[in-house]
Amino acid sequence: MMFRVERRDPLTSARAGMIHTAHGEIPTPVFMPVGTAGTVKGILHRDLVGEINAHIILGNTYHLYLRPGREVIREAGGLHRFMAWDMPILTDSGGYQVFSLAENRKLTEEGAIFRSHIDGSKHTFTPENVIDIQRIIGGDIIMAFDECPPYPSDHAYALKSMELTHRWLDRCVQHWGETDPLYGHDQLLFPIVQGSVYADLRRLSAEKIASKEMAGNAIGGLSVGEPAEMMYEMIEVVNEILPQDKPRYLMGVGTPANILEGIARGIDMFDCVMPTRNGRNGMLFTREGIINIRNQKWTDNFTPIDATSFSVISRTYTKAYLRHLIISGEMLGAQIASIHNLAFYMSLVTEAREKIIEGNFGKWKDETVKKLSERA
RNA sequence: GUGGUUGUAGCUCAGUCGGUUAGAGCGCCAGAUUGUGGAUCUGGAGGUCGCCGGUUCGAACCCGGUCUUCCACC
Repeated sequence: MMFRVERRDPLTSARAGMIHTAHGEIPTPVFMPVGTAGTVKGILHRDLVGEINAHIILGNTYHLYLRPGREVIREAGGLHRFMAWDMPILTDSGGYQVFSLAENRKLTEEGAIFRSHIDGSKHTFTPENVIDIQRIIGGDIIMAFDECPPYPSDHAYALKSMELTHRWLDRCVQHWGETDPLYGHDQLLFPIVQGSVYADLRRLSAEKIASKEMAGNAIGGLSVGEPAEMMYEMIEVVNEILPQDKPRYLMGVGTPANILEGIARGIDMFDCVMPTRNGRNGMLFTREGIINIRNQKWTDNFTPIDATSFSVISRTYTKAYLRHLIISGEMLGAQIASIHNLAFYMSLVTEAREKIIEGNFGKWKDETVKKLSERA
């Protein structure tokens, strides 16, 4: 069994569970640091483990396919060995990057034709070759190839896009079933619910995704600009249909408040660039709210970034020092901010898990969300 | 000392024939950011146009004086 639900919250749809992979166990709810190009930017593996308490990280098919490319990763023996990370890895399929990064992308029934953002070279992703690439990368969890429609999309386009994603899913599942892992460990395929912000489409898509009976399921196409309430509503609609006994992964989300609201609605897995990318640019997440460390008011604040953090980094360096580093464009500033934010995200989902197990999640969530959204 | 040159936002500089409320980039002060291009976007503050006087309906712009920057020559 790949996933076990250990405890359900009495008042919300939150649950605490455990995902089992070939590279280790993942307690849920979990936040997965994004390591796009085979690195969580600026962070040593020992800090991912020791300071941040990460259980799984992401890699990205689009980026790794373009650089260093399939040959190098295969020769290295897969991404785990290439990057010397022996804990779980999830790879995104590249569907989102084709939508968000690549130029001149063109969608056809066969797949997506796009130009590299690096050198303009032309490439094609299909459901089949995206599975092949993810076999080469060797992630423990791999994602189906989907189209992430922009927000807003009208109902007609959202329907058409969803149906294409569904046909691509059939091909992904078939190809995944017909191919073998390259490095001797299982690779679980997660399909992705689409349907934009339309409840009828989300229901159809959730049923389609559930029918594949994969080990876990993902919800995509959210947090692309729609109001948060709309996102929460879509999560509720979808999670009524997705099976209870399998992990649910909400892709690309989100703010700390988004994550707690997602957990309350039955989400188990999250990833987001926000703690790292926004951290590099001076946005810090704390229990007292959001800090823009670039703001003048932190110039002479010599208190720790987060005195209560389990991360030594967050307890050691002061806000004034971090502000100086970030404003000066020093590498260390990006590192410290990233470690702090990721440690904060992990502490948040870890505490959520504890509250669920205690049976106190609902009340704690409401109190915590309020504070998280404020500005410190 | 003589001749030339320069002076406009914190910095580097535009500024038409003399014509409405003098602009840009960077910096500064804020805001945004959601399956990562160490990114991008949005807004704001900031001016005695070196100074004094003159010409003109009107001067950053023309004239005189003065200070200043840099260059060349003595």
